[in-house]
Amino acid sequence: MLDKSHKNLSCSNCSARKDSIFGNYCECDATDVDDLKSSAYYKKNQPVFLEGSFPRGVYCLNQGKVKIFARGDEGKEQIIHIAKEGEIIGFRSMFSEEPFKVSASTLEECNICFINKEDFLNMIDTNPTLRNGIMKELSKELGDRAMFITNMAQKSVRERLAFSLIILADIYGEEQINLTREDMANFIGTATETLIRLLKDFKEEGILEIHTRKLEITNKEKLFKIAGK
Amino acid sequence: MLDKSHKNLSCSNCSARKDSIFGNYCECDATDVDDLKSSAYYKKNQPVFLEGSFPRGVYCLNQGKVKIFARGDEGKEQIIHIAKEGEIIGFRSMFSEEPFKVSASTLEECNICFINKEDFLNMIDTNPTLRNGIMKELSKELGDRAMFITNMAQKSVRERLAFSLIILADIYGEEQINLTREDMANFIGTATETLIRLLKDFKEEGILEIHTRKLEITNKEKLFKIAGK
DNA sequence: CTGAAAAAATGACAATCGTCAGTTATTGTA
DNA sequence: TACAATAACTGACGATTGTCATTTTTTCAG
Repeated sequence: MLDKSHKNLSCSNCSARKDSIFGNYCECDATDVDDLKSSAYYKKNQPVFLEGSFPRGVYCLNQGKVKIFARGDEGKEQIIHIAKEGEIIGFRSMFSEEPFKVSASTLEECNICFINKEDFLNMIDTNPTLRNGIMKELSKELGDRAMFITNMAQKSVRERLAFSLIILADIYGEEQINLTREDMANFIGTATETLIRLLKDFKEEGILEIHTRKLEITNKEKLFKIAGK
Repeated sequence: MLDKSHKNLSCSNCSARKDSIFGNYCECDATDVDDLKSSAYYKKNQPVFLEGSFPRGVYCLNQGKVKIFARGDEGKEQIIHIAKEGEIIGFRSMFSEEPFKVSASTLEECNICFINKEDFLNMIDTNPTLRNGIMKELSKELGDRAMFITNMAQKSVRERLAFSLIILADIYGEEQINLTREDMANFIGTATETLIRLLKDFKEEGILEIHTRKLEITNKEKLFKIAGK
């Protein structure tokens, strides 16, 4: 799937297209986008964009996962979102005309396409369906973040871990969850040591199996119960 | 300022208009909006819209403050945002075509105008400047919420209190902060008792004065220091 | 103005969770 | 394949913060 050559990615046969806002909302010809975009291969742990910089365009994930994170006062990462195949990232700051408030970095090898700011804004202006899709996306995410804030504020670390594992299982789909303990702790909002201890608890409770880095959920029911609701 | 008659609020002489998205982004005649909107007086602690219901339009605050909050699993409120004069609320779920994920309730007596869903969407479609303003607003708020999540996850309650007091002081402007201890605790994400204890600490440290319900910040510098950054 | 209801405040106590310091295991590369 | 670097894990300990129970103060309606 991964194309290190940077060359032959095409929207028309993009495997991520069906999950993408382009696939869902845009009647425009895939080849229209094809002509505008460039594509690139990213190594693991490579930055896509950085907090403080100004957006030059948007990124469309063809393959691989990307973490979106903010930094707290002492520089500690807080992962806000993990984007997967088909997602477009980096367009929020384009609309707000502010520098990025978050950074993005690959969690694994990725193929990522890039569409220029002007081209993308032009598409938005001339294509109401795409535009509505984007607005829908922005609004949906605002709702998600309200829930995220509420979980952070009201749930215990144990509950948040259960909740986050459900989300991660969904993101990773058929694959096993594959994150460093530090990244996972930064997603849940806790110390790495606390996360490790809780994972051990969950393992002993028969909720998951730990294959070093990779996690296999074996009892999702229990997770739902612990997460609450 | 408050108009209990529901009758004579007009966009052209709306005192909140300069702070509003209409004032900032929309070249359209104020009277255009005037014809579409209806206005109403709300008592203190009156719901504006409720989580789970579907939006019928948007609300524009002419006078007074409104809390936007989600509910955790045990029904505990988490205040996500406090909206003041000039703000438009309730339009996010209109775009996402989902039921509201948050509720809104007045914190004091309010005058609130209402614009119908169809009328508002029509304005958005036909007025690119307004539309861009809305998109800018949505994007900006997403950035703010990323920071909110980070603060919740990484700061201590004491730091969050300091941080929140700065935000609240900004929202209340010339007025003194005027919230129940419970609402304030639900904004900061802590127990009411913890908040009360910390407010006492802050008072003893000469940071603020407590006039029963109302809080007067006397040393903002110290707050910044405690809040971090 | 008064009494009931709501809100604010206080005290005691325990559990969760973060920090620090150190060990073991894994990974990637020369 | 070995070794250096990184990540995972363990233990000890204390501070922060939530909970529960109770008292005091404030608010508001009649």
